[in-house]
Amino acid sequence: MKTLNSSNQSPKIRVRIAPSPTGFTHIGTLRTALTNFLFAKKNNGQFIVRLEDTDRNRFVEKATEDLIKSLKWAGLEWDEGIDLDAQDKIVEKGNYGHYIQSKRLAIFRKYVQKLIDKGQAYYCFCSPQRLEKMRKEQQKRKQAPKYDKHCLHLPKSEIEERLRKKEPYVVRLNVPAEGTTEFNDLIRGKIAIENKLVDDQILLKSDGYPTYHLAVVVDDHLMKISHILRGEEWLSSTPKHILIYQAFGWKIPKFGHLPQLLNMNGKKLSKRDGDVGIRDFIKKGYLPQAILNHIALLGWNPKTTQEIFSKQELIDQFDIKKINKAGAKFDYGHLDWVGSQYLKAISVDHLFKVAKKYLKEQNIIMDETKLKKVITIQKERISKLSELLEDIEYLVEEKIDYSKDLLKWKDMDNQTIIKNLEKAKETINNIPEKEYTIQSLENKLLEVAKEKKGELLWPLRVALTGQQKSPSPFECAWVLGKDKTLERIEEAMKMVG
RNA sequence: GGCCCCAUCGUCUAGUGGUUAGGACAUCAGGUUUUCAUCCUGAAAACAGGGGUUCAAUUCCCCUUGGGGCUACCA
Repeated sequence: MKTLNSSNQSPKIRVRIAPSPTGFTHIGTLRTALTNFLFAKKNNGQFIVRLEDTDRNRFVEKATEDLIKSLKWAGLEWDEGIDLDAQDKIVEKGNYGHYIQSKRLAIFRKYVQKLIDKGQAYYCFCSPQRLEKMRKEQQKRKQAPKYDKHCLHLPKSEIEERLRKKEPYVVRLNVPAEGTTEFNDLIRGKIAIENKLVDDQILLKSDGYPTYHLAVVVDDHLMKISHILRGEEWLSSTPKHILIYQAFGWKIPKFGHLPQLLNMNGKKLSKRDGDVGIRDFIKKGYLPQAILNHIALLGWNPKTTQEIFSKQELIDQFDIKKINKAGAKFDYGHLDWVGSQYLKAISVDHLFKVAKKYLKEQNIIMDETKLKKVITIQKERISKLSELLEDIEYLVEEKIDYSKDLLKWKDMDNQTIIKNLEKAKETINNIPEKEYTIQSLENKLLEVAKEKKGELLWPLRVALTGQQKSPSPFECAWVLGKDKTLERIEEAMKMVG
């Protein structure tokens, strides 16, 4: 049985990200993933996650797990590719596998052979020393360093002899000396590079692994990738890739090169700039949606004044034509603002669940009732979960320590301080346990304070917190609970008296 | 060095052949508040430079400058 495609159906949109497992997942990788995800969702296409693990020297064992967990944390679902099972073992899903390039070595060899047979690629036995010397001389002559096609002209018999003797070799693409390779970038428009400037790049390394250039083309073709949305750093190697497509006689996908993420100095965002790993952002306790929101706006803009977007809004409003060309600096201050907007908007119950998980991961143990109360007052004041318990130790710890001078509001005398603390104590004591809420504390205390709010509320707040700055005394009294609140007021009175 | 890409407030950006060049973050000032944060109001802040094209260029073209990327048996 055969299923026929209806003829007017446009080819399925398929995009992918193809990271290399060389370290912890970078925020730039997430941004590329987000763009591909949005493009796929918007166009009813498929999003694939493939692993480009062809560099054995830089391979990092844990990187793949980190990648998958990062994407999942961010809420970017994908249709095919690598995944993790319940035991965190790497598995694959989809009909175009393997999605791990090191498991596809035989495929790459087969296609390299095709190119050799067609005369589009050739064996090269040159030593690294010869190559280095050659490049140095070319640079001295101010030429673009590139392979001189020395081995292209080796007689067939010599090649066979050297292969038989198991001499190390690589396979290079035979790039035409004439002509220009052009393509129409989805974001940048027409890009053209003269072929004479393109190196006879290596397709197959001497260790039998393909280079990125070969693997990416073969896999994108075999996996029917329709659009390649990747970082700007690939722009100048795109002609190489197109030349490979042409050597095979394959259909060339559409390319779009995203602007880079930069640090505040305009350089490529790197570890030295602070937190650039997804795990760093997770550890700081940013909500995933806040991160997505922030990076979505780096190099893309809906052309409206909207600043906060749900994932669905991002999908609905995404338009590749609205992606900018210039690199975008990653501003942590803006991220924090976005983060605070999300925390304000989220419900206490929802945040409670998130925070519970977060604190557990940070090995922080806290009473759940208290945590819920802390969340209630802190969610309006913070931008990320790491700030949840910052500067409010006095609400959690048993004892507080402060100088009694702090209890004094403006030029109050000791007697008035004691009198007002007594008033506050009485008022709070008269609130029944079940009515002990922020609102009723505020109502009752303000009623008692009358005009001179500061004289009642400042000493009370200091009595409860021992701090110059803190949330309101109503909130603090509520979090502390009635008993603890009364106890701290009494202690303050003792200090003054 | 060669090649490629890019260029509006400090940052992310909107914008148009004729605009008081708009918004947001950050900054500063005022207000609200017991304090801090929030919130409200306001201020300061940009078309890199030089040539063209045009009645008119921030906008179109060229050059310069500046920035970034690539130039590996790394991706």
